[in-house]
This record gives sequence, structure tokens and C-alpha cells, in this order.
Amino acid sequence: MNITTINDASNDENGLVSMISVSGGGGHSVVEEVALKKGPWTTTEDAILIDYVTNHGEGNWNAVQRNTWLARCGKSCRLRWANHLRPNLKKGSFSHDEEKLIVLFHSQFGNKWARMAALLPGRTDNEIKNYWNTRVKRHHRQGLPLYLDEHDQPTTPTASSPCVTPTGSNTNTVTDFDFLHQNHHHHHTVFKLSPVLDHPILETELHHHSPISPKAQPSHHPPFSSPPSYSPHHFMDPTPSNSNPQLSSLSFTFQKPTPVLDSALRFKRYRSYPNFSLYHLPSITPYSTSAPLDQIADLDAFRFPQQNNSSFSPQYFQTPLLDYERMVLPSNFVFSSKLEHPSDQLSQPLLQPEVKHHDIATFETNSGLLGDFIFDAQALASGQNSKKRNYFSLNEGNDVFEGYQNFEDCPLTSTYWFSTSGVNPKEEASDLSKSMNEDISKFLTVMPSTMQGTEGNNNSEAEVSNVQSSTVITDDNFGLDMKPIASLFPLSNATNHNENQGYYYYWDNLPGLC
DNA sequence: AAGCGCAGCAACCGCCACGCC
DNA sequence: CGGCGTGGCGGTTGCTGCGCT
Repeated sequence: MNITTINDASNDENGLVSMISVSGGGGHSVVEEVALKKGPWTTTEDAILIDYVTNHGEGNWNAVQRNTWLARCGKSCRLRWANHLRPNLKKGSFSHDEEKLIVLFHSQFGNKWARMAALLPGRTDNEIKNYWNTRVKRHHRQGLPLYLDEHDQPTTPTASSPCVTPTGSNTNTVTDFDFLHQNHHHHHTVFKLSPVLDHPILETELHHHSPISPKAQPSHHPPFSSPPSYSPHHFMDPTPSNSNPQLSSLSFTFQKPTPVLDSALRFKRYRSYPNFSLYHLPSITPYSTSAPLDQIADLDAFRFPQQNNSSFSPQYFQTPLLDYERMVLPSNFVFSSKLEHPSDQLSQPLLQPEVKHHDIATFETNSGLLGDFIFDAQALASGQNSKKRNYFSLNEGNDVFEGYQNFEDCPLTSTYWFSTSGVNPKEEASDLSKSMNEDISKFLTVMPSTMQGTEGNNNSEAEVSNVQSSTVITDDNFGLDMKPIASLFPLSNATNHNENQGYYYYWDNLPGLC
């Protein structure tokens, strides 16, 4: 066998493939490539890859090596593209707000870097992972709790530390990270723990948690009163907290709907509102749990931020239940919370539940909000609805409804989103897909700003009161997915606009949340 | 100047899920 | 059903630059 190098660009600095002619016994010759290049990418390699992806699109990464002179394996190409070459990548160090989000996401997701990256547009899983690992090392070295932001005022947890309760009896002001640090008493969902357990609360929770699957761990809030029930519209309908005298008139409580589903439902509603940009409301994702419902009680409420410059209309939050929507909801579909205490419910369930636990336990989870968002937009834009069995679409005036009629067809999320004014969502979908990155960026542009103001508001009263419990289990997406996004929606109907008024997120599944 | 530790970053590796045949 | 290819994800390693001693 004769081996002849026919193109000795062998792993040169341009990263071109070294081609070797391998002559077989019968004069037959084949061409094989030799060792692929490793190590840092050169600008030439980048240019080749960019050119290829521009012309052929993403995916089929091994074809890059076959069809170009690039001596890189498909994995390497994909990684290079995803982490460095693809458009809309945000370079540079993380902002403080992004860091906060990462901490929060990690408290919720664990080491699910890709998931976090999906919620941080322009950021890659690798970046987030590197940041977190650095943070772990730094905090470990400095003896800091992993989930306490060093930029915030540290709050030493003591026996007298305030515990946030839904009763409004405690009005101490703490920051969101104080929550993480202080709240010892609840055993919240801990999905995955960092390899470096320098957070005693996490370790405690790790030991206390039952071997329920990480996606299905219920949260318990024994001290809390019975939660109300919710309709899917309640989270669009933040309740003014005026009923609680300890709350400022600015305060609103956002109640997460409780997806207690006997049947899965995928349902979309598009509505046209005159002054609305495209926004996407959180997915409502059925959860999987083997726990009895009456053991599932969870605090999940938070306040909307104040945004005086908003163009949002309060009407947005007061969308009534539409007849057609009632029709779509299966008879056993309900958003409810603590079912055994209907008297404590602030509002009646849409429909009386007939919850079968074994059915709930069979639910799988879906991707997070943005993933769902992206999927839907792309599917609509590319006309892939044909893939969806029994998927219906109905126009009703300016409203367009889509949904699945049968349980088995439902991808197990319920997504609400809104079209821009006067545009058919179908037609808009392509534009939506195109502008998706911008929309997501818009989210993140607003989101971090809404997370500010948790510091320096120690004079506020009743910041942590009137937080209502709800029956909530999140797999690992719903709660956190919706909260930051929902925080984008302003309280334009707030009556007392205090420019300096802070706000707080309250949500569950944060380790150590009280 | 040299050595060291550290942070930040980039890239690789192994494993796994999924689709196709 | 199993093999194979492919892509995605998380863990890990290695390189580089910087500051400090």
C-alpha cells in the first residue's frame, strides 16, 4: 500500500485538511483524511465555517469537514459556531443583572447550562458554565454562600430573621438574595446541586428530600395558609394588594396559575391589542409528581415592578375568560390550588376539578418558556402545523385560537401569546421568527432593570406581606420561566407611584426560601 | 525578572438521546 | 431490536493574561 500525501496542508495554521492518497493493491485509490486538527481556531477556519453555515445552514456538522478543507470534526464545528461565530452573540463579561439571573437560574435548574443560556439571549452555555465555576471557586475560597450575591448587602441569617409569610404579619424588607440566604424553614425543590456544596441549606435539603425524581419534587409550605385557586387568567390579573392594610397601594401580588391537569392542553390565544407589542406569556406546564395534591402547597407570588413609562394597558391584565376558551378547556381541566380547602380560595376554579393523581404522575415536562416560544414561532413560520395532529385554528374577530383537541396530541404546555395589532398571527409568525432574537433581547433588556431596586429599600413597609400561597409544583421550568418574564409587565394601574418604590420577586423552588 | 496563583476563556471529551436503517 | 450517525449537554482540562510577591 502506497501512501502519498496529495495535499500537504497538514494541520497548518490554516487548519486545512491534510489529504492522503491511499493506494490499494489493485490500483484502486481512495482518499481519506487524516487526523483532524484540535486546539484554538484560526481566523481562516472561522471564515470557512462561517461561509459554510451561511450557505448551508446549521446542522449536519460533519458535512462541514467533508465538504470543505476544514480539518475539524463536526462537534468542533458546532461548538465553534455556537459559542463564537453565530450571530447575536453577546460578548464581554456578564452584567450584574445577568449574574443575578444566573444565580437564580442555578438555584432553580442546577447545572443546566443550556437551559440557562436559553433564558439569557446572546449568552452561551459555556459562558454561563465558566462563570458559575469561577463563582463557585471564588465563593468557596472566600467562604461566601454560593447563592448570596456578594454585591448585595449580606444578611446574616439568625433565629430572628424574618420569614416571609403569606399573612403579611412580617414586614421586614429583604432582598431576593436575602431570601435565598435566609429562608431555612422550607424544603424546596432542589433539582441538582452544585458539586461544591458550600451552602448548608442546600446540603440540608439534599438530605431531606425524598427520592422523588428531580423533576417532580414537591414543595411544602406547612406554615402557609391554604392557597387560593387560579384560573389561567389570574396571572394576567395581578391582584391589587389593597385588601391588606399593611401593603402599600403600589403592591401587587402575582399569582401563578396552578396547572393541575388531568388532561394536557395546548392552547394558544392570539389577541390584538392596539398598543401592544408582541409579548409572550409564560407557558403553563403540567408537572409530574407522585405526591398527593394535598401535599403540594407552594408559595409562588411576587410583585410586579413599577414601570411608569410603560405603554401597557391594565386591560391586558384583565382579560376576561372567553367563551371559546371555556369551550376548549376540557371538562376536567382546572387551575386550582389547594383543592381540599375551597373556602380559602380567593376565586373559584374555572371548572370543578376531578384530579386523578395517577394521571398527573404521567406527565412529562416540556422545554422552558423561551424554548417553547421559539418552537412555536418557528413552527408557525415554517408552516409545520401539519405535524400537529388535531391541531385547530379558529378566528374569532381579532382573536385567533389554536389548540389541540385531544390529550394525546398535546405537547403539554399551554402557551399564550399575543399578536401585534391587527396582524394575523399566522402572517405575523414569520416576522416573529425573524425578530425573535430581538424580542428575547427585549425581554432581557427589561428584565434586569426590573430586578433592580431590591436593595436600599429597607424603609419600605410590608414588602413581604400578602403573599398568597398556591398549589404549585414546577418541574423545573414553569415557575422560574414565568416570573422574570411576567415581571416585564408593568403596573400601570398602580395608584401610588413612588419612584423609589422597590419590589420583590417571590418565588419558590429557590433553595432556602422561607 | 521570575515564580506563583488566580481568573477567564476556549476547547475537548465522554455520555446520552434521538432518528434512521 | 440493535447498530450507526448525529447533535446536544455537562464535566473537565489546558492555555493565556494578569497581578502579586
